[in-house]
Amino acid sequence: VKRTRRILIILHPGALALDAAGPAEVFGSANRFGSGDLPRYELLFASAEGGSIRTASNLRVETDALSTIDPETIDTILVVGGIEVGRNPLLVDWLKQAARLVRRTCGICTGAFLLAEAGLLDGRRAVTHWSEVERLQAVCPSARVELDPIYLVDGPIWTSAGVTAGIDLALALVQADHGREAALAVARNLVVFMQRPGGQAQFSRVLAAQSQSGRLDPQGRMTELDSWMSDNLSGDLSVPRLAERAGMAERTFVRHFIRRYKRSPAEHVEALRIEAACARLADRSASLKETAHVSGFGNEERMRRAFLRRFGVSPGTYRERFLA
DNA sequence: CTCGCCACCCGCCAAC
DNA sequence: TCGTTGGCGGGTGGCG
Repeated sequence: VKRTRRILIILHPGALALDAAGPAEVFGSANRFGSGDLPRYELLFASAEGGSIRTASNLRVETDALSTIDPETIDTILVVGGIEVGRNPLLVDWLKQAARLVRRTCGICTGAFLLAEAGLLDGRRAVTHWSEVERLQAVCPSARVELDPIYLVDGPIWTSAGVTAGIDLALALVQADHGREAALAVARNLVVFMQRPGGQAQFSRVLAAQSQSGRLDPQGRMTELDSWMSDNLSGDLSVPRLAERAGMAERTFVRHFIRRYKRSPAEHVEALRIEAACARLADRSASLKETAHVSGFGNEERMRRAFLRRFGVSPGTYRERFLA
């Protein structure tokens, strides 16, 4: 058993510093909270050519050249993302070889594109930043690029959705290594929730509303739907009602909806309601019945079934375990 | 837990 | 001809 697990964080010019810093803090924190008999994490930072890497925010990070890294000594590779992930053959070639030798290879946010270029996502399920999902799917047709999860594990390949989702992914890595208790301790220390309640919608909703101009959906009648649904969670969000509001026939509405949200209206509405319920459950004084009502489930039983479907645990159990 | 009912949603197809 | 619309029917799954 190795005394330390070496985590290699790979950066590139224009990378997002938070993609690297978030997970790095998680592992650092895990070292402080982990029990003595478990291997500690050792963090390495590398880039294709080494030296000082200027991130998108101009924060500079000192890195080693990949050529000086022996993959055999690495436990987990994290490839960070950036606003635009340019071509980087040196990095991709190294990654292609190294991924076979390490235990886990992870893509944070748009770092997934570099994994895709190295062929690591072929035939696998993956996530990336919500705005890049379609492009990743186009770049790597054999992958199953998903929209909903914050992070996703498929064999040795881990991917995370948003930028801050890299923290969630790192927490999941810590949980896999050190167990749930350790991961929870780290999460509490970092003041983030162990498991984020909803899908990606919670991060992207505001930005999505801004970026969705009338181009994507005809007449832009879908544009206001987002905030309207959030504001009317306890109201009637049935397909007929939504279609009426959007001014389309049901059949047409459902088609547009799915093209935009990558999931059906009922699925999306339920995700929004679960998200709202989770936020409310974090408040210990909120009763289950009241939570079910305000988040739009109508009654406790319906909310319970929705939680069981999604998380495999009841709302009460979910609150105890994840929102303590 | 079961079961009948119905909302949902997706393939199909005709009509712009 | 191609893309979009929207009505219809039926299988599926959630709800009471």
